[in-house]
Amino acid sequence: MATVYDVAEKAGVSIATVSRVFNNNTVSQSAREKVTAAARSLGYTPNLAARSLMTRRTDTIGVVLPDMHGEFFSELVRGIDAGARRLGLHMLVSCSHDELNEMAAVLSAMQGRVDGVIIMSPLIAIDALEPHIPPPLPAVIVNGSGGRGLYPEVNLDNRAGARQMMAHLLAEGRRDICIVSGPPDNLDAEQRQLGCVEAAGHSDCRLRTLAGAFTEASGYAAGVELLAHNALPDAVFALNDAMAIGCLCALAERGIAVPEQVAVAGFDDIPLAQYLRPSLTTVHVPIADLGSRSLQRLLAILRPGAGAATASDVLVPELVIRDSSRRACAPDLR
Amino acid sequence: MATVYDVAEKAGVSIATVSRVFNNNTVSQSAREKVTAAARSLGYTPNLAARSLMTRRTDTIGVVLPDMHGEFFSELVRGIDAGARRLGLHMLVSCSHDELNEMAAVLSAMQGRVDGVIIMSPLIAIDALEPHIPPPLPAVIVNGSGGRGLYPEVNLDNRAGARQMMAHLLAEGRRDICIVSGPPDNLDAEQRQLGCVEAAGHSDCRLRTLAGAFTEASGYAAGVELLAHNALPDAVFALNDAMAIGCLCALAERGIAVPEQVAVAGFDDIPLAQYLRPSLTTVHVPIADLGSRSLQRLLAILRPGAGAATASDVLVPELVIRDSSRRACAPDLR
DNA sequence: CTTGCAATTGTAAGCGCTTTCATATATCTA
DNA sequence: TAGATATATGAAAGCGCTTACAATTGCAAG
Repeated sequence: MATVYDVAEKAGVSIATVSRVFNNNTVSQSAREKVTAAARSLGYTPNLAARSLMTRRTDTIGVVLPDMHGEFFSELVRGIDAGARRLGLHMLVSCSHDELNEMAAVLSAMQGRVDGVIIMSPLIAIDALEPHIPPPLPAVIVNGSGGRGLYPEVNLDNRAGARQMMAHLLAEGRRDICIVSGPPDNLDAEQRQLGCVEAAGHSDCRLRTLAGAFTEASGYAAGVELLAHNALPDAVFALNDAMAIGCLCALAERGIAVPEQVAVAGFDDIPLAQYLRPSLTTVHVPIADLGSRSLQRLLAILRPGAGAATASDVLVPELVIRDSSRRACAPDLR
Repeated sequence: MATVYDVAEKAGVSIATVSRVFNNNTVSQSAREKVTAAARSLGYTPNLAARSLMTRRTDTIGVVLPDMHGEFFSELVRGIDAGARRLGLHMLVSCSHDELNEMAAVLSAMQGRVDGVIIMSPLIAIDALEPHIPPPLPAVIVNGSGGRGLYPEVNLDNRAGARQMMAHLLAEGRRDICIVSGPPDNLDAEQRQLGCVEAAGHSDCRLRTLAGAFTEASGYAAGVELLAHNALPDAVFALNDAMAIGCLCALAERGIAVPEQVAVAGFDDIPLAQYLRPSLTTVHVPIADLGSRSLQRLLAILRPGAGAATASDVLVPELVIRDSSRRACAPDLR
């Protein structure tokens, strides 16, 4: 590989000038041209390790995810990537399987490879995690909660979303509602459930809960369970779309009419939701926004002053009413 | 940040010894303990930029994706990540929007940040891409084709998958088959289509094609189009699952019975496919395997000798027959 | 009590780059 | 034209690390 020395020699200038050309510093037009030509002919690319060593910047941000399954994470990463590349930043992605040790390992390995990290960890309580974030590493936490305020957080208002959905179901006259919950200790799931309970508290409806795990299979199992006991509710609110889909499948197999006999609702609004039959009523979560917002927050730390201050760090999801919950089921002609 | 000098001083040894401790070189037990203790108390972590500068390794591999939508890419990344972390490698992810300039930019920016790259580019023909891969950068191409053999390729046998599906539809007695194609110039789409044509050539069936774009919306549009012309085929083979879902939706809205009137089949076997009503017949693509296989190939270049030679680089997909294509539609009890 | 060899450790030379500081040249003002 | 100012360049000092090479030590063999 060619170095600044090679380029400098070929261009007949000093290495300082070569460096300046590659850092957009003040250089005469003629020198710039000579250097550019020499660099091209030698196929020179600055060695980024050497550069980082001097500048103490890597122009890379780390993204720590709990997992890599499903559309949620690809959307999140997409949101981050979009912003990052506009700023010339790279993205180092790792997943931690939501395990504390592994997360600590990932974070310490990122130390020195990134300028900052975006951490998502729905399962691990943030206050347990915080001690494992290397102190000098700027971090932003997405969709976690319960931190001690050491790190900025970007959250989704899961509770408000759940409340909205409950209000909708109640408004449709549903009074016997079954929630299919998320995995234990999952913060999103907890918040959503809390929202449900809150909303139900103000009404005269009956609320039951069936255990789920945010997977299609667990939603299917919940649907089967529901049918086995011969006590069908008039609405099922699965706390994410994947489970709602599994549940719809179980109900359809047994010939239960949705929404006539039972309303079904999900949470997330994955792209598919509108293409199901019946189309799925759900809560729209702006996942990519969650990603780009957390990047903004991180940048506000990394480049103080440069960042447009974001108004809020709580994104409010939006109710999307479709056929699976409507009393009068109008055909969706799109 | 603490450096080797600080640790060396505190431990009462030379910096070389500190370095040796962190590189598992020959050091006496007592020295190792002193250094470890000093490092811990100072919170020392080796500066990776400085290390890279010496070793010319980054322990990071780059992943260049065309896009970040949908489950396909998250699965692929998951497959790569799983292998990478086992080997202590990191993953730098970027997406190129399948645009040649952007891909070239991404690749040159990765230069020096990674030890090698895995490139996926279904739209851009590899021979157009190859000149943009910086020569010293080891690369593996996933699911591309048409390269000049400069880089190892890991491919999916899309054609074989499509042929299998066609054979199945023909065996079920379908004779008027409509293909919903993928986006123009997409290599996967082209190969799948080719497989269809090949299979149809050996039979007496009628084959038509409707343009699609690998999205639910385009599948839906194709379904609408089909119904508008009042000439329903007896089978629709959408070249990916997303389109099959859109198409199922359009057919269901108009009250067309699947599979009784029309069989519907997809390609990819996304996790949801089995939870649709009717469950979707499709071609199973081992996406994560594609990722881990390409990582193996890359490692074979990076660490010659260390890699277990993989037998083949063509993965053959597998037909998954479900309700949406069965003549006699048995309930799927799972 | 030497000598030879292996096992440890230290010294010092960079890896390729950015950046401060000093120097040289061009430009402008009075 | 002298002096002041702005502009462009170069010399050289590291950034924190790894690693060849030299130096030291301990110990078994002669």
